[in-house]
Amino acid sequence: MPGKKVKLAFITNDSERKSTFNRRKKGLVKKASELSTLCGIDACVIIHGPYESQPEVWPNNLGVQRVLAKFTRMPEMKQGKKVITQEIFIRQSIAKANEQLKKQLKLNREKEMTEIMYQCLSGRGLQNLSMVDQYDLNQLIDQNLKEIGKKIESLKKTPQQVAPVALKKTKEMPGNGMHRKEEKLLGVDLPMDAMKRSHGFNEWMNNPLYENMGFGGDGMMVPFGDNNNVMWSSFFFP
Amino acid sequence: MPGKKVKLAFITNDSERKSTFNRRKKGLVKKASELSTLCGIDACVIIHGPYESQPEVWPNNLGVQRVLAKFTRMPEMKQGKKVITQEIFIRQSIAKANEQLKKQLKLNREKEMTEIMYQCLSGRGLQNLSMVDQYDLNQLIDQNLKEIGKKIESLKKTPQQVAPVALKKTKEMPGNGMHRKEEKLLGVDLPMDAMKRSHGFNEWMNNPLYENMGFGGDGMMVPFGDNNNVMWSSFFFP
DNA sequence: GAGTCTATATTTAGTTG
DNA sequence: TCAACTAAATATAGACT
Repeated sequence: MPGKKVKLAFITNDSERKSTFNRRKKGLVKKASELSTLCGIDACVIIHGPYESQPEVWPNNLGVQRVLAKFTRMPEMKQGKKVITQEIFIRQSIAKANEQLKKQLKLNREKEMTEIMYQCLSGRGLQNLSMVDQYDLNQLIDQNLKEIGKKIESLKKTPQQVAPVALKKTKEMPGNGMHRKEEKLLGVDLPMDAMKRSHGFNEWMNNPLYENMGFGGDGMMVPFGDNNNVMWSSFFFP
Repeated sequence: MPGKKVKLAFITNDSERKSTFNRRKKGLVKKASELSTLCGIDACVIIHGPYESQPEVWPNNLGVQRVLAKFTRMPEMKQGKKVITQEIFIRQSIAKANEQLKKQLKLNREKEMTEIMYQCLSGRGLQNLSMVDQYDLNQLIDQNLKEIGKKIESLKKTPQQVAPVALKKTKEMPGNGMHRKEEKLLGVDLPMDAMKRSHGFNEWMNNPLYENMGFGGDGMMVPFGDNNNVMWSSFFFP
């Protein structure tokens, strides 16, 4: 799925659907074959597309028959146990997607507040911030200060070590939820340096040194200045 | 398959095999489900691992029964047609792998000759080259000269266009088999420039501008100075 | 159509907690 | 064993031949 992320829905365009079918059929069989080889397992795949009169089959008819024999030989009761497999599968997918959405929203909020923080550092006042934003900003700054404190402590404990080496090791900076790229950024102590210069925000963002921050716009990022996010706040910084 | 490329063979370590089985089982079912959704197709997967008394099944027993019904309903003859599916699959895999090997070997030979060409440009004589190498080198140089001629022609035809723009469009440089990256390199006409300087070979190779050439060593590259490649020659430059 | 190519998306091995 | 993460390997959509 390059270029565009494909929607998981029936492909209406006929030729596109056919080519997708052929490509993915091959992929599916390959996966099945790999699973079988890697784990020494009996498996079979049956695909009945509209392009052939007979279903396609892997690994071959005999193999299918063998697996099917096992399957059909089982008493009805046991077979029944897994009837809801598909529903369970879908429910799990939904749950996972929701989890990821939640994470992404939290990340977005963190990025947004970081952006605002940098704006403040470069001269913008706090007047236009809602109470909620001010609160979250406060949280974020506290978080960062904590990080810095920890780093100072760890540097004190190992003064003979060269700083950059220590900073590369994630394990020495446990972190309280802040994600790694920001930890690294802290390590290089750019923010402090830049703070002194105090120039325009756009110039900050265009600084290649900040690319790590992920400000490039990831699609889900809430646009700056949209202050309708009261509802998110307690959720993100509980 | 991160870190290490996994060999496509039975995993002997028990716990590793089990976890691979579980991971890949999930992946396989996901693929099957996607195929079914995207193409509106009846498909089912049956996997009978040693960890459960009953095979796992997708999408559910009913779906499997339905597909199976179609399958078993077919006359024996038709079923027989695809009996060799697995053999065909493997044969195709082998054929494809051989194709790729052939391509890669050709590419390697081209790279090797290019390397020798640059060595010659920077002062090394032709004395140590075998007849075969000399012949192939000749071929390569002819090829490059042809490319340059074509480029000159195309530039003559569109003198009002800014050169760099024209050079970016692959289509305007059809190329006779030389691969794209080398075409691009020609476009920048570095070789001519560098030829004048005529310094050591290693400095050439370390020049970041040459990174495109793929000299970083791709694993299959024949080491320079190995002249046992008589057998390849007629194969690569027929 | 059946391939090729490339940029991206997805899968997954290994590691850590 | 399971979940989370990361880096690497694969799969594959779309454009082209």
